[in-house]
Amino acid sequence: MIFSGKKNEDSTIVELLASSLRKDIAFGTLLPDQKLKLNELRSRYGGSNHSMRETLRILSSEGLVEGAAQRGFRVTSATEDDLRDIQLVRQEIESIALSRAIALGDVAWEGQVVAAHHALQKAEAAVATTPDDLTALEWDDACRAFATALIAACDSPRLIDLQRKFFDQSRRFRLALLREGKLNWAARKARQKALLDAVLERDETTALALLKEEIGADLKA
Amino acid sequence: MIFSGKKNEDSTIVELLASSLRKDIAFGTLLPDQKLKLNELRSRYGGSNHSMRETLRILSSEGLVEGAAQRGFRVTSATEDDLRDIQLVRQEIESIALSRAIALGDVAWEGQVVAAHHALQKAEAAVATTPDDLTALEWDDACRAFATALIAACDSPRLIDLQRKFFDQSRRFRLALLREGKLNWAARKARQKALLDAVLERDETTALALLKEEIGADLKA
DNA sequence: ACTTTTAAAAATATCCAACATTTTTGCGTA
DNA sequence: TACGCAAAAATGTTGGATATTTTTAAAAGT
Repeated sequence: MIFSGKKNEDSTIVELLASSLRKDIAFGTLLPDQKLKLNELRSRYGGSNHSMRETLRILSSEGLVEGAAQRGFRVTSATEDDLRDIQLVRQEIESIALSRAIALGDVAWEGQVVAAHHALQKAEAAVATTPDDLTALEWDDACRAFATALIAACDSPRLIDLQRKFFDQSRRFRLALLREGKLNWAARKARQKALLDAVLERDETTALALLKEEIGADLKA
Repeated sequence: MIFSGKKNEDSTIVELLASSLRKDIAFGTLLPDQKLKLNELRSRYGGSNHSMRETLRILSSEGLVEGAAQRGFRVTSATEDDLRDIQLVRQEIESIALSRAIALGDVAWEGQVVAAHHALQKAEAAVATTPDDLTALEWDDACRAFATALIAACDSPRLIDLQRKFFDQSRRFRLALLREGKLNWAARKARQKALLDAVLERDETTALALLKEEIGADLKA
């Protein structure tokens, strides 16, 4: 495979801008509640007035920024309440989706899950030793890929979409924990393995409990 | 109250355009899967190409239209699968939110619910006899207001936001049922009353069952 | 006839520059 | 200190222009 890894499909300027802004919000370069003035953003990221506005509309739909009429945009706040809310929604959404996936998934799905788990283990090991930004991003992507694989068989495009959106909203918090060294790698490894096993055994009760714990631990330290 | 009723806060052109398009999608003037060409839209609704693009981005974030890079936008499809998916997500989201509201809500919340139920009864009676477009919209708004009131005390801004989005996505289907005269007004009235009573008595089990039924009936006929 | 190629047309995506309107800011005054 | 007002800044909107991409229709070859 020549073009392995993540597909960098930023075919339009707006998508490119959105990726850049997403990354900077995730890493805290753009701080919570920070006002996002169009001209500042343009001189920093490029793009025309309208491209930037469109970009902000997209990020707004993802919950990363918030806009008010005539008052521009700002980075979505990241208080403890926000964290709790995001965590709650993630737990509920992913629980529903995982239940359905466990009920509906076939062998191909199991394969996906195993593969994603394997990749995640590698990524966790990598970031535990060398926690630079690039590795962190790859690690976060692996987390998402695992979570996505778990629910891939839920047979609901909208649940999958919601999972993606709220995972992205939780990214800031997760990367902050990583930066502060508050992640327990051993516990994570054990939990992820247990979750994988429960899923493969179609043990819904155990799987859901572990999933909720995983999401909680992801965000609360 | 001087400014009673619905607040027509379309302070910007884009919001105005979005409202118009939303309405036409809801009533089927813009059909599912229909290609939305910018110039056609502009000559029909006005606005510059940028305003219209932004409008479409907004509707896209609401799930009413879908956009693909370099390929423009189209009205989100409305197949039976879409209906099932929307229905599923609504049932899950609103169930979670209602559980929480029943656990957390205070007397003020109960008041809201009672008021919304009362308004809904009126609106149902009105639309049952004179089903013109305006009455239909007011009826649909009353439905939404009731559903919103039910979960208002759930203490999760994101759940509330999701409820609104998916309710709006289901609007097309609900208005279609109304147009086709497939709504059972007597059954609806009884169910809504039962739901109200269960909520006021904090009977979670009954309330959740009725809520799911209400959502299902809303969409399936 | 039927696919494939190629050319033309249409539509999307982008930018620039200007202007109207609204919000914010800073300052002077009561 | 609080208030109001004018200046400055920022947002929202428009029109026109252009590059790129997709869609279409026609032409060509098998």
